[in-house]
Amino acid sequence: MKTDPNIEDFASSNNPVVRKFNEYLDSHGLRRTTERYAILNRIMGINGHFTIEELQQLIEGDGFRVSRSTVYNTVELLMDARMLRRHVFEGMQAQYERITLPHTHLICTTCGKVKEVRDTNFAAFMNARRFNAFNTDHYSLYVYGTCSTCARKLKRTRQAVKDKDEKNKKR
Amino acid sequence: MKTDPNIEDFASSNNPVVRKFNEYLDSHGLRRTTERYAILNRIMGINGHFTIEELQQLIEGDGFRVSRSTVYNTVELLMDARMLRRHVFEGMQAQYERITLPHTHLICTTCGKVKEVRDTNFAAFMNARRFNAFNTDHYSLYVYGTCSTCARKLKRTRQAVKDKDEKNKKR
DNA sequence: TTTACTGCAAATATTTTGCAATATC
DNA sequence: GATATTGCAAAATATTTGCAGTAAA
Repeated sequence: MKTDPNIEDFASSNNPVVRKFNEYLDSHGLRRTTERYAILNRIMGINGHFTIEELQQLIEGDGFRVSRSTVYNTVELLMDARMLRRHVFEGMQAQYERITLPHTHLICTTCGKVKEVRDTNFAAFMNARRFNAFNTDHYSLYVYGTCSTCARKLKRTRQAVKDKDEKNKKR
Repeated sequence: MKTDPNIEDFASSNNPVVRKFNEYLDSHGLRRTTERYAILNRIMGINGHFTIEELQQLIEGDGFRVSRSTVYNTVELLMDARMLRRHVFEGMQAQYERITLPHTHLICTTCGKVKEVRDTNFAAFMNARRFNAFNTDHYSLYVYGTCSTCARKLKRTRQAVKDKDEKNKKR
């Protein structure tokens, strides 16, 4: 085993996420490797979305070296264990996030930032919703638009163009 | 120009989709090439989702040869013109579809088939919905689950396993 | 005639895979 | 000790790009 006291502590902790992962590994005859816990441990510290690249860099920033293949492999397991979800928003590379309570994703098409918002009305609507000849497992709502920061910047740019036009007209 | 009477007819037709595309091309100083109309023409004949690969094969099935780069390029233009949308459903490759009325996507996680359903209640909900510090442009709702065909198959498989277990027990 | 577009081949980006070394059970 | 897992490098996949020839305006 690659030794790392922090990760060993995490792996043997009573953290419900660790327990869930253990159950998944055990029930599938998979092994409890240090790499898997190091990755899970890092993911637990991330709020929001991350790419594979970012995840690996964070892990290595912790001073733990894992190969790209292992990151992919573990992320795959976590998805299978229903602990992680993969999202591909329009025009962006795949991003992952821990599965928590259902929420809506607001994606700014200008800066690419993704914000999660809870929407109890929508959740209630979906809970009640039944589709013909289809058994729902889970769902994702992606809302694309412009965040307030980008809206402000765009407004400023437009104003600047307008000002310039005005100036040119006067000449 | 690569000549093709069918495509020339289509390009000079009064089809609203053609007109919309023409407007987009003209307003962006882009050229009206036969390839672009051949691709648009083929897309018009597709109901539902398609991949780049499938699209190119359909076009070539029509006896019109286009390069992969041109397919990508034109699809990009059509997305920019808000005539086409790109979707990446969990675990599948990118698929495209014409922009029509808003609808929900039901994705079978077993066979991968995607079905569109109109949902006026949901559409009304989204029309009324405003998000804090966010200006909505458009949205996508992806619902994952099992279609009835796959549900039936799975049920049969489970029954077969059960029968086999029963049989083994009797020995 | 000017320059945008196409097609090709090469480059990139992302993810997957084969395999030898290694760690888990 | 048996075998699942890791890490590496190579392969596969999907998409983008540079460039020379071609076509649209």
